[in-house]
Amino acid sequence: MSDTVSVVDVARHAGVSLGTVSNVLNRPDRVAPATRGRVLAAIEELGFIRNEAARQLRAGRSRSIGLIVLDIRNPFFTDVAAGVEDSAAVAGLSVVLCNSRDEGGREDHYLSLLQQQRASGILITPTARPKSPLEGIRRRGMPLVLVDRAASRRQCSVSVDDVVGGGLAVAHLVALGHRRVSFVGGPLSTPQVAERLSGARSAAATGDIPLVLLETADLTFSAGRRAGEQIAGMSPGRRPSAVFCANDLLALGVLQEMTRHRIDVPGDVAIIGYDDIDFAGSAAVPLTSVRQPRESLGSAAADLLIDEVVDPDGHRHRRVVFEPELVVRSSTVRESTGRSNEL
Amino acid sequence: MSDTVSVVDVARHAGVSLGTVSNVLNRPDRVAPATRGRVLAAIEELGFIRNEAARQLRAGRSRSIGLIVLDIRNPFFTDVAAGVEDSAAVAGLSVVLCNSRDEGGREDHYLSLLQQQRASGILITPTARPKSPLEGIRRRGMPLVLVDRAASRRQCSVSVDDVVGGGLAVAHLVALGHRRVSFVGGPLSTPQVAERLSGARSAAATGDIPLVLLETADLTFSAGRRAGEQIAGMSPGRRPSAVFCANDLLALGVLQEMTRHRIDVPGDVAIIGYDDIDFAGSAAVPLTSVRQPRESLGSAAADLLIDEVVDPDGHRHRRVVFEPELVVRSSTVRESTGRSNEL
DNA sequence: ACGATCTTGTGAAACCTTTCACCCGGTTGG
DNA sequence: CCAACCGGGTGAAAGGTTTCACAAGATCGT
Repeated sequence: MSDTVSVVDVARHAGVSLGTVSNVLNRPDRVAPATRGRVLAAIEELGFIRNEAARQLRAGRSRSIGLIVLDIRNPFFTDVAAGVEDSAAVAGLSVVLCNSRDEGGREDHYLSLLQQQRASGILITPTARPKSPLEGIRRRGMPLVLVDRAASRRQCSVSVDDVVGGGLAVAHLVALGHRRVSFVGGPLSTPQVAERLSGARSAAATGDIPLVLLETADLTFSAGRRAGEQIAGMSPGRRPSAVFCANDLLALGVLQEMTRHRIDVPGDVAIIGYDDIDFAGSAAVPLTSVRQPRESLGSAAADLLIDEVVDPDGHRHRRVVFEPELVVRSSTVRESTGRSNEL
Repeated sequence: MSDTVSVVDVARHAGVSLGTVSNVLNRPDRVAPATRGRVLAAIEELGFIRNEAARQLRAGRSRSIGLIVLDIRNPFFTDVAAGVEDSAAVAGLSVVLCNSRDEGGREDHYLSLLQQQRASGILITPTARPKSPLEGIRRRGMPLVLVDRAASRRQCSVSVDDVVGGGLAVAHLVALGHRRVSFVGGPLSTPQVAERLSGARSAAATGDIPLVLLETADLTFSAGRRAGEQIAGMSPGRRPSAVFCANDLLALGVLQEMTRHRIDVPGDVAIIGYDDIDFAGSAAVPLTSVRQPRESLGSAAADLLIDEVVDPDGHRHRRVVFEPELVVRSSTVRESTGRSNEL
């Protein structure tokens, strides 16, 4: 195996100095066409492959950015990741996708890994915890952008206004005449959940109806099913007539339990989700949901990060806040059957 | 900014040689406890962070493996990825997740990227194309394992027997008395699809019924909805009484169109999917599906790869083939309502 | 015709870690 | 008492790329 062929080998083979090879690679215009051709030919013949590690070592930083998400199995985050990747690709950066599973320990691990790799920057939806290591990382000069979470002060962030989103959902239910509405979601320590709840509470107050809280352990299917089971177990008189879930995974879980118990959706119980993942519109009872611009979220975050990476001094921190949008489907209003909102 | 603190700085600060610092990091037992303490303290005080690039350069390879999947938004692949990550973590390797989107160009790009990064190895579900670059990469000595695709000869692979899976699905439908069965999936150039179809055909032949092929452009929701629309448009007499879809995404798409057109599932049309992603069991009409051991697929593949990485010479190539399993739910058999298969 | 300017190309230095041969003082076995 | 050994530590070399000051010719302006 001619395992390790380096620029030196290429240079020798092409009869030039190694500096010239590097120039061919990095500033082709500064090399005479004839020479360039010979070098390129040598590269081809020898099967030379640039050593990224050496480049990084020299450059002092890698050409990749980290993206740490809370749950890679939630389609919301894969969509965000897709947006991030699009923007990163334009800037010639690759994305290292990390799944913290909402565990501080794993988050720390990946954070440390990314620092060791001298990532150009980090995008993160952080887990909720008292003292975050993020502040320290920023102070060391690592560009950092918060995703799906508004930053407090001198920090970039891209988020969607969850208070407004929660308000939209419950206002919709109020407008439909619901008087017994439940909020399903948790844990409340998660800012996104807390804010959606807060928006929901305001809307409920405005509509002069109570809002019953049904807290869950996390934002997964299973949690939704457990909540759904609880709801199904209530007597029809006490049962909420509408449920607002903190995300679509929960909502789909609740929906399934309703169906299983032959509780009509939206007749007996209306359901609203949050995120508007693809599966929401495609559920057999298409789910009304609060849409977040998932991909834009990702690409906007990446753009902000890249801006700081490219020009750390000229960079001004910004907080981008998107507006959520209510997408009404059959799980709250009978007869979105005629046609669907999208293909 | 004390931006770049290296082992040399640590050594000076602790009053030892740089070799000793390295020993503390890599073979702590060879350093006297007192010295070790001082070095550790220096590391702490200076905020030293190992430079992964330099380590890689020295080692000649990186401590990460690449995983190239066809569609990161298909939960099947995120589950596989989760399995890969578990196994990789045990071996102290990190995973670089790449999404080829089933495009040769993107696949090439990531392949080249991983080679530049001197990845320890590559896991890939390749796109179907005449001359794959994979052979060349293997020849250069890069450990490579095929995922969800059986290898031809001297190559490791982990797959699930798709012919058997296709057979299971259609045999189930035949046993239920269906005589008009359609296969929805495509493109047929994709081996997984072709094999599932082949298994389905055998089972249909055994049951002495025809199998109508409805080819799709890809394996997404949208494709499923388009297929569903076609099916819904047929006169009840000509309409298939059962549909076997090449994956769950398609099946969910078909299911949605059936619901939209008020075609009863499974009464008028039974539907069977493939993969058994979480969303299958949790659809409002829970989907009968052919389960693939998604995470095991990933971790088995990673284990095989790691085996080759750790001991390239002692390594024997293996082809692991899992057996798929039929999971019956309400989309083919009324009354899986009483209780669900899993929480 | 001669200095100035351009165009090409050169090769050493720097980036940071790990490894390895080697050193030193002390202990042990014969 | 000497050789062998041992624990603990040293520092140079290697690994591949990029950059940068510099050199050698060629070209140009006057």
